[in-house]
Amino acid sequence: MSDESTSAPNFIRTQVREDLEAGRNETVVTRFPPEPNGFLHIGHAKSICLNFGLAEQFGGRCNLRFDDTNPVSEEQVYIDSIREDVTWLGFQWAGEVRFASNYFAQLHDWACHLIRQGDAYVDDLNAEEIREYRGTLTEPGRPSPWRDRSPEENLALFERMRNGEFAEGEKVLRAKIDMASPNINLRDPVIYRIRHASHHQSGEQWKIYPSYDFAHGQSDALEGVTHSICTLEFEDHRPLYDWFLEHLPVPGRPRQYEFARLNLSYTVTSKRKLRMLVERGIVDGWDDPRMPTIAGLRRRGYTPASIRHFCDMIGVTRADSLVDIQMLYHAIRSDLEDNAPRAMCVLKPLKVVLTNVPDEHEEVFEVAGHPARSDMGTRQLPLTREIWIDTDDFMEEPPKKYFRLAPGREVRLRNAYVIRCDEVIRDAQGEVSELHCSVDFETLGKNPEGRKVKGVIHWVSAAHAIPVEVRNYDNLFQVEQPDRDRDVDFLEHLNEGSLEVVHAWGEPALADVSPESRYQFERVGYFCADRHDTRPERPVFNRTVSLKDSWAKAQKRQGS
RNA sequence: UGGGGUAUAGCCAAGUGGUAAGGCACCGGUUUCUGGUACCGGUAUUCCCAGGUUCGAAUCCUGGUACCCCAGCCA
Repeated sequence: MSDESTSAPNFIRTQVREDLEAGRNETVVTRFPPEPNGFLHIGHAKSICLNFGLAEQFGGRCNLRFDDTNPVSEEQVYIDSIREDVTWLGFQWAGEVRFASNYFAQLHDWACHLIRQGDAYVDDLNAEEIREYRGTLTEPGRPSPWRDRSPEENLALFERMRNGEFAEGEKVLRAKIDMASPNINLRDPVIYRIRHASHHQSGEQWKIYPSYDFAHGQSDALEGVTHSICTLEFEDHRPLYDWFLEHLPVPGRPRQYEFARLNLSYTVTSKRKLRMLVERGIVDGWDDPRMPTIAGLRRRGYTPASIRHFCDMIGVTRADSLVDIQMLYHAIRSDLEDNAPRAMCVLKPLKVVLTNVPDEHEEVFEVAGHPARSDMGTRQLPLTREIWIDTDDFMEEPPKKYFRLAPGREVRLRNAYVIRCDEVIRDAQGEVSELHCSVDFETLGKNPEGRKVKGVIHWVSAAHAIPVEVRNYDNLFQVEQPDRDRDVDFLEHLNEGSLEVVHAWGEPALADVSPESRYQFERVGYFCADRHDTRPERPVFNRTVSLKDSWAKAQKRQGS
């Protein structure tokens, strides 16, 4: 990583450091273990940064392991997208990609081991019966009538399960722990179930699949993972995680640590809900720029560094929280402020005729690509008699402190001259259709004599402007916590105005942008050429985030 | 009502017995050919509440309160 890992301390980092210093571990090994049943989102980025970050900081390693124990919900496309997203974020996993399914044979052996020890049994109860026998949060469960089968019988039955002799749901293998445990996860958890399904990695090889609990810790142990980091909802599973490691001849002793998952205001971070948005066509796919997926953020224009910076800012704790989306905006603005070249683009065009510029006049300015970075070079900016300015930069009856254009007032055309508005032209409906202005040719690179012109506006030569499709994105939801209320569907909170497409006029330098290149459209915001839809001469720009606008804020404050 | 967790500013979050870091947001100001950026300054007598221990408590003790997670053959 190129960024200076200032990385604030957090309890997991502290734990790792202590373990290393105390000699409990020689090196740190972590893993990022997604299930390939959806695209990665910003919450996963937090986990990725944590796991890979730890390995990086302490000179250890981090595996990418797909937790693929449930073939019915997983697909190859998700594996591909996840690999791409992790790589794009700037991380490199140790060695080859791993799969829990790589360990199915070993896991099966260990299941047999448990049976032989008398620690697991085949249960004939169906799903509903198992639920009934499990008891409730306040009442203990009861043992299954099949709980005391002999190891021999269990082994034989389990073998037949494996051979596909039973229907799905007919039998399961359960760990024999404690049906009266106050921790429900310890009430004889199901560790193998029958699935007559084809698996994206192992094909038709297996008819039985291990549960998450039976696969995860052992996979960690097999990979030599030292610190197995997951989210808080798995905390109650830790005793089970430990139980398997203690009852099986595993080659390692990983420890599980839990942290709070990320909640971001104005978004949902649940794969289930994100999938719903995709499947119902509410968004354009998993990588729609409004999605909080890594792929969506990428398409929106976020940089890997900005996402890493964001993860750094929010910290890692065990407290539930709701992070203000402004933090994300800040992360990308601060990156692009330094690294995005500047351009001018008029989103809501208003024609201006410069009356003292001759028809055939064409003057080309060479202007900086970035105000503070000479390494970004320069661009050619032509000026002609007719130009486009933004509708918002003109007001017939300006409020006090408005220092853009108004009848009789002056303003500077960015990188060019100061102009004065002499006349307002109207169309048949009485709407302002164009402005007649005159140029003060004494103001190039210097302030006019005897008066100060405070306003600076962006503009584009009408004769040279290139058509640009601009997609202005806003939050997908209009409330801070769309899924806060259990009784109200989160889809009720959709923001109907989350996408506004506008046909803008861009300066000539924008004609041949490459997909995914990012610009600051001066005075407007940061934009990224859409990686799918941008064509030569026909750029399509996604608004990543607007520039801060203290004028708009002040106006709003006054208005309301 | 069982078990497991968490409470520090509007939002994140340091802090681990010695007198409340930092970031975001917000409010002022300076600079500015982006109402952007940068820079300067302001914003918790107080750490969920109530008692207690101590010269001294956000940190220790006791008792409360609020919120989150768990009853998939999902992960």
